This record gives sequence, structure tokens and C-alpha cells, in this order.
Amino acid sequence: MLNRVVLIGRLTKDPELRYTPSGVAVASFTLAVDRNYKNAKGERETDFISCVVYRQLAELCANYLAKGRIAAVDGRLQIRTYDGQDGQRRWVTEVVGENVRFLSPKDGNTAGSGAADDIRSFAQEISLDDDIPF
Amino acid sequence: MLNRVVLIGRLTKDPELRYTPSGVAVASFTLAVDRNYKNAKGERETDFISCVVYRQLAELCANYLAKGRIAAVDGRLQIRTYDGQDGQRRWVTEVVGENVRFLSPKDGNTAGSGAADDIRSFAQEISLDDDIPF
Amino acid sequence: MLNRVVLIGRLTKDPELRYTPSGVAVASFTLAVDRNYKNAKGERETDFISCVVYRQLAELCANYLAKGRIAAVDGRLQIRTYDGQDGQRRWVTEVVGENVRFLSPKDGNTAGSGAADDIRSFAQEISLDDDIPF
Amino acid sequence: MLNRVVLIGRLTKDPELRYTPSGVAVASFTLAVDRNYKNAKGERETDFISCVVYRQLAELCANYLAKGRIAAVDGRLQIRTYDGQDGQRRWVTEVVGENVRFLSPKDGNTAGSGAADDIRSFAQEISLDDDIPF
DNA sequence: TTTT
DNA sequence: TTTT
Repeated sequence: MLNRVVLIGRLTKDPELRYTPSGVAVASFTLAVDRNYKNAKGERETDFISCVVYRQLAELCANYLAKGRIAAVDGRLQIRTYDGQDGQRRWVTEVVGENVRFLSPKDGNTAGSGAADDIRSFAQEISLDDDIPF
Repeated sequence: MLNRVVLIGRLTKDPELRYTPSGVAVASFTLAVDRNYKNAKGERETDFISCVVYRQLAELCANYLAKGRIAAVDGRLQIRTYDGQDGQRRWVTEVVGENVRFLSPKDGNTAGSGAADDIRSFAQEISLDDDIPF
Repeated sequence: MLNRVVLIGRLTKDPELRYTPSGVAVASFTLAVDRNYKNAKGERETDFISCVVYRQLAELCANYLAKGRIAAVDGRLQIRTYDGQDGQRRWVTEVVGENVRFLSPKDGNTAGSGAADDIRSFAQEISLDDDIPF
Repeated sequence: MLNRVVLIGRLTKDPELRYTPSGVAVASFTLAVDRNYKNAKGERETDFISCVVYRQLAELCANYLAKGRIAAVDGRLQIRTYDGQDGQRRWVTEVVGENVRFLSPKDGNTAGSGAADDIRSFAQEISLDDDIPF
């Protein structure tokens, strides 16, 4: 009835881009999201959260996101079901991103990147709902 | 780094209350959350999302929530790891509730309930941060 | 860049429905949202938050919401500017609702309502994105 | 009853830090948050949203945030009332931040900043709930 | 200007 | 009263 998720984290790998049989672009990636408290051993744990985006947003993510970059994902939680190789039905929870913000400088994960360039591209925005005056 | 979830849905069963070895109350339940769009067949699907709450909030949920009731859960996404009976490591995603609102009349899931009573208890609030002037 | 708000509260009045010169429906209402902590005097204060919705959602809200009903609003914060009667520019902050859930039984604010009817209409859903398989 | 806001934007000025009579630190700042759609003239408008944080978080924000930096604020909407210089009561809406993430490199708003240093400090986290194993 |  |  209402289902809203907002995450900020770092990509664990480059996004994977594929297409459905009907031609819809689908990008998937995992965000490493540090917890904001420490566990009993004084360590800060991290949740690795699966995200998936569709259509134009998928292609933008495939182009602009990469391993180590920081992204904000605004979307909803969804459960997908599949049958394991052992014939057992299993469930996957993933965040379907409806808006994604790129929060890393272009070469943020690379040593020796050019700072000026970084700054210009910083926090570049993408969105599917451009040009829809509301 | 930032991890926020808000859900409104209906409990699929009564909450299960248990205690950790160190005595912390833990309540778990599943919310049925209808998607707000229809699939290719014109049907509205539902996500069944696992939620868990701790401490005093766990006990309040165990007391006030029940199968069929509507609740709003505000919290964060967390991944828990466990070893399956086949020796395989598996992952469970659940929403750790930090605030829960009870949105059903007391007997909302029962036919023939008393409306007056319903109305009085409607949308009763619970929260762990009571009495903490901010 | 990212702007998300989720509220659950009670309408302080019936929604007001009007139309822009170009014919777009606009409904506005105020939600009374209790804080989840008590102030220094042990009282729970309430925030009165202005909400506005457009188009079909405006008409649905005008039809289904009313003073005293509970609603969940998912949307974004927006600042509107206007010139006061004293010639001073002023700012209004409001929540632009993108999804609204009706969380009150149909006659939830009326004594002697019919419980059965309530239950059927309970938590009725509206949304603009119906029929848009994603 | 439920009140959640998440924003990502850019500080319009350095935060202002002050203390209440009882000694509680209070930092306030405005976030410039671009809308993710264009208006009728094809321009992307910006909302300027007031934020306020308390206690230790206030001091951290005063130290680590500055004009032009990007921050994510997770909190709740609150209405504050005050009497204008003309004797009229007025209302201010602000976001009370409960978690803040610093999303800018240390010298992200300055030309010629050192990229290596930036990268190390990138997306530094602060939070009030550190060391509270949950 | 507020709701239960 | 606004940021890039």
C-alpha cells in the first residue's frame, strides 16, 4: 500500500546491464551501505543491498555508475521469486530504483583523478521524469 | 550510509515474539504490501516483506498487532546471514522497524466488531522515543 | 536532488478542491501529525502540515478524504512563494503528494458508523500510476 | 503519527551554530534541492529547504559542512511558530535532521583542491547513534 | 486557521 | 535571503 526506500551506498561492482526478451533495459548492482552504529565488537557492519533499475534509468546507471562510486537510490522494496538449481523455490529482496543520484566525482574511485573535472560532474543528476512539468 | 524504509501493509499472521539469550525481546512479522500498479495481466501483485522489531517495541507489537491488521513500519533494511539445512549460506533481507504505527481498529479483521470501540483505538501510537524531549 | 517525504496524519478539515486556469485539479489539505515524543511539559505536540495534490489524485482526495480521516501521503517537499497583502514576499512550504493512502474507515469520524462497511473500504488505495506495468 | 523526510542538496551558506539558554547546540542551514523535472519554460527549479540539527550532530555539521557542500539529511518535518516584527504570528517549516551524511570531498567547493585527500574523506559519516549496538 |  |  505504501512502500518507500532511500539508500546511499557504494557500488560493490560495475552495474550489470541486460535486456528483457521484450527489449526493456535492466541494470542491477549492489550497494554497500554501512550501518550507523557499531556492533558488540565495536565494528561497523555493512549491508549489501541488491538494486535494480529499468529502462532509460538502467542505461544511465550502466554508463555513469561503476564499482566504488557512491549513489543514492530512491525506490521501493520488491520480492522476486525464483527456482533454485536444487528445485527449491527461493526469494530475493531487491530495491527497485525509481530515482538514482550519482554522488561520486567521475573518477572518485581512482587514484590520481583530475579534481577539476570531478567537481564539474559532481552529483550529476539523472531522472526519468524530466520534461514532465508537474 | 543512509538507509530508510517506510512500509504500510497488512500482517499475514500474528507476530512471533521471542527473546535473545541476553533477554532482548524480538518480534517478527510479515507485511503484505500491495503494489500500486497492475502487472501485464491486469492484476495487482503483493510483496510479502519480513519485518523485525526489538525491545519494548517488540512487546508492544506482540500485544497490539495481529493477523490482518494494518501497520506502518518506519525503519531500515538489513541483511541477515544464516546457514541453510543443506550447509549453504543464505541471506535474508528484513526491515528493522524503528517506529511502528497501528492503523487498524482493534477488531478490524473480524466481522461484527463494535465500531465505537474501533474508533477509539484507531491509529493508536507506539514509539520507543516517548518522553525524550528532543 | 533527492527529496522524499512520508507522512501519516489526520485531516484538520475537508480537502479544498480548485482548478488552475488551464483546468488542472488541485486539492489541498492539512495533516495533523503528532510528534512521537513529549515536550518538557510532558505533552505531545502536533505539527500541522500543508499538503497539495494534483490531477486525478486531487479529485480522488476530494472525494474520499474528509475532516478527521487518516491519510498517508508520500511525496516531496516544495517551497512556494507569494506576495503578502502587505507587499512582502513570503514562503510557504508544502508537501506535494505523489501517492495518498486512505487509512480511515469510510465513516471513521462519525459516531454510529456501520462496521461492516468500514471494513470493506478500509485502507482503500488510490494512485496515479495504476495500469502502468513497470 | 509518522513523519519522515530525506533530502540531498547543497548548502547555500555555512551552517549557523548557536546554543539554547540551557546549552544545547543548534545548527541551522539551508539546502538547495533541485527539482527532478523541468517547468513549463524548460527550467529546472530549486527548493531552498531549511534544516536544523541539535546537540552533537549540530557541532559536527558546523565543523564539516560549509557553503556549496552536498549533504544528505534524514529527519522529520516540523512547524515552528514565531511572532513577526509586525505582531503577526507566523509559521516556519523546517526539517529536523536526525542523521546527516557529508557527501562532498573536503574541498569540494574550492578550485584546485587535492583530489587524493578528497577521496579519503569522501562521504564521511556522522551519526548520533554510534556505539549503541542495537 | 487546525485533527482525535 | 540563496547552492553548483
